[in-house]
Amino acid sequence: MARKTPAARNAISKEQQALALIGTQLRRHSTVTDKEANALQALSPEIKNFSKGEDIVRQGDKPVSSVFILSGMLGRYHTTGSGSRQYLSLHITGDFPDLQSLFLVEMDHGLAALDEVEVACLPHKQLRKAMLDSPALTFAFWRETLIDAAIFRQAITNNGSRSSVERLAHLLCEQYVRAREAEINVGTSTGFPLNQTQIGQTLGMSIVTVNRALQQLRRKKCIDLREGKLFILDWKKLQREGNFDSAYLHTALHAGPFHVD
Amino acid sequence: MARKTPAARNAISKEQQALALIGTQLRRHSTVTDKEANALQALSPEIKNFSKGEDIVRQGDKPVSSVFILSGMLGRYHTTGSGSRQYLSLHITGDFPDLQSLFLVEMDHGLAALDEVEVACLPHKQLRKAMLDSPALTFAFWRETLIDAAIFRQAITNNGSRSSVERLAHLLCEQYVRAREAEINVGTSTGFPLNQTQIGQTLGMSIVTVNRALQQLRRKKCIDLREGKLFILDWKKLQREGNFDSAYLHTALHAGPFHVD
DNA sequence: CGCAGTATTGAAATTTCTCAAGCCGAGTGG
DNA sequence: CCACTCGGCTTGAGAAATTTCAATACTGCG
Repeated sequence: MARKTPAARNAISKEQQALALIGTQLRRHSTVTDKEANALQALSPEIKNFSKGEDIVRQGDKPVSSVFILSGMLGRYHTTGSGSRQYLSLHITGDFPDLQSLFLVEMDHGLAALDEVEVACLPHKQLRKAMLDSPALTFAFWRETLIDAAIFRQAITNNGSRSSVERLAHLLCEQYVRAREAEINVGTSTGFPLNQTQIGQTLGMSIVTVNRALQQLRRKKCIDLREGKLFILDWKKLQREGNFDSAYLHTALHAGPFHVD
Repeated sequence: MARKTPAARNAISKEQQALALIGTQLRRHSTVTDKEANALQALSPEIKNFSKGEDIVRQGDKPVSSVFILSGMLGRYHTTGSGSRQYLSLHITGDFPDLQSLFLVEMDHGLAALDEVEVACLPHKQLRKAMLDSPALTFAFWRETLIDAAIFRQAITNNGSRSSVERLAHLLCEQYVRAREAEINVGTSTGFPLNQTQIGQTLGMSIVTVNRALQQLRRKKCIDLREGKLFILDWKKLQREGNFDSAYLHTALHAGPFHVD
């Protein structure tokens, strides 16, 4: 081969890229000074790849590291008594989908790749060390988990008190806003690799109902969904259909970045 | 009256009691050394009472303090586009139902008293100061919000993929286990002040469905619910009915207390 | 006593689920 | 090149769960 040890060279550069991306992500809402940046630089993440459908962590596991998503989509899920799956949240580039395992030793849910995924694994030990060095970093990570919780809350309301079309529209709104925030959207489209069965497992609806709800949104020219991509055709109408108000995402658009005193 | 200035005397003692209770609560799962205890002692909580139905905080508010529950029950809720209410979580003695407002400036949900309630208000400024003094305290508070999130996740699954009877049984299981953990149960019963309408707003079910689900659980001699109290008649059967596994509550029963390195 | 809030019951209307079948495009092997 | 399979999408129709509407009790309280 012409190139020598491309794997090793890429690995190093990818780790640095990962740390930089973490900084960028935290900076969206929190103060990241030189001190915090240095604390981050002390981390030695391990880059891992997972293919569609693979589990990153399983319910009952006791992980010793948390992942940060570099690309692709991950989903947290419960497995119910009857063996069916309920997705709890969908995660994209820039998310920390299992940061809670830092303090909740045993996983109460699983984490699966919904697409080809690249993550940076951050050892808990290093994360704790970094956070002890920098309270601002602690607060920034904490805040990540709090936004997570706000998204969970919205999912409760979505599954609990909205009709099938509203639910679907709301989910798609959320995905698009989050993709924009993470700057992985392509114009008015973004990647959305779930099939209709998985959408149903996210929204607590049967595949048939998902299909019919999708058709309504398509017929109304709100969205299109094909080839693993979500296309927003009429954002305002879609928001109305889903009763969507992005305040709960606590993005910079709604409140200026948070600063520690 | 025989007693002089009982309000003033009680206020002081209640504040101390509140701080002691916070310590007890955190000790259930985290290390609270003298250092943390001292950091807590530096707080000057304000005791407040709310009566049934009152709002403690409203969606859109920007609170400058967080509450700690001394007695009674609080509920977090969303108000949907159509004006109806969706309860997100129920909180009891020893909970911090709006700790997230420390870092998420604007409330994305409301907090209402579901009963006569006594809370200790903890100013954010003081909390931040205490946490800067003690990383272990920070981690303990963080962990509180993470368990919150685990409960939210379970509610997603509950609202998304369980039948009406399962949902109700699961909710009651959760309430009872949490009451036991907080040591506010009375034998196999605990306070549960929600009426059937409110249970419906928690589980995303109509009041009629709640009523019928309740009757099933009563007929099966799993529980009784009257006078604002929940009576557990057959715990194992109730757990089975609700597919309930308490692992997600991350109580000491499931994993030893968490200790910072 | 009468009121207000809550619980209960019946029955029709509606939504959603389940079951079943057919379609379509991509990939495979003969 | 074509038949075949597989996964995913779509459609129809009956079954089931849940909601809605409406009426009736019950209970504590002024």
